[in-house]
Amino acid sequence: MPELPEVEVTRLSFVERIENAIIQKVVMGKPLRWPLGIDPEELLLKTVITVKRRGKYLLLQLDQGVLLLHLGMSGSLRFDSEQPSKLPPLGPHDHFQLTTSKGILRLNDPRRFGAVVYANSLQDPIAKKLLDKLGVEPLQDGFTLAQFYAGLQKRRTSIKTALLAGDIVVGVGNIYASEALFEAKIHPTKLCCDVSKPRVEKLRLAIQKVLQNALAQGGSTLQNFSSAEGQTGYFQLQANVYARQGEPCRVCSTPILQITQGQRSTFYCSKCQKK
DNA sequence: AGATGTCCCTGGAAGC
DNA sequence: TGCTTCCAGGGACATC
Repeated sequence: MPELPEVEVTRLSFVERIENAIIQKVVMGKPLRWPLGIDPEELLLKTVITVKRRGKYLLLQLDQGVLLLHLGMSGSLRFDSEQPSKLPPLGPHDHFQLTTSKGILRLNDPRRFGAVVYANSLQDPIAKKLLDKLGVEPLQDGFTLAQFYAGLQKRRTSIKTALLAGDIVVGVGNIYASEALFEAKIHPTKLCCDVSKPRVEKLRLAIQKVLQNALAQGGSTLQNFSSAEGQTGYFQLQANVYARQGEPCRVCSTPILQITQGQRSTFYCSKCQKK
């Protein structure tokens, strides 16, 4: 499932190739998460200036307006510079396609948790509603110990749940939340406001390390697709705890445990990770 | 207002 | 083998 590293690698896979492309045709498939029915006419003849990312959203900045894309949990984007005639026909899970002067952008999403939303600008209420509540970017300078600690202090929920919520720090999904907590040796059910400042710092560094590793792996994945058609797939991360319930901890051999927090699975080592 | 629960969707795995 | 059931996940929304 695409978390921040996957989304960023997807962005890198086509941002340079799509810049200055003019939108010539828009095809909509089945409705996605928010059936807002973007008006295809609205996109025609607009130019893609660049592609940015905010949290797990990709933002296609147009010469007028912005297209927000979310990959949900099963979505993938592909930008093909090939001739349209050389592309496979649209499949049942291709829900959105932009034909441009520089290639074709397709969103494939079997489970349809993804989203395509058009906003006149980032000040548009629909864009603000989706983006304004998002927390700080974990791989940028703004992710400081001071603000991270302050954010956690304001809550009374488990540290795992707080990480997932995305309003303190973005981009840490269910996999990397478990992995980062293992890395920082923090028990997932510990109340976030009770984590000491030094341990919050460990967690901050762990989040960055885990995401950077995934990003580096994704980067190499990308390079292997030398034609760079953007089909990145998902990273085969060497998980320390995620989905390893019952298997020995790679550090101490204690069997990894699985619990449920907020209807999500959490994996941890009861010996390595302390309350 | 903050915390928690529910729901959306469908492929794949597990169970019978 | 072929059916049914369950599970995974991000995040909006409802409810406590």
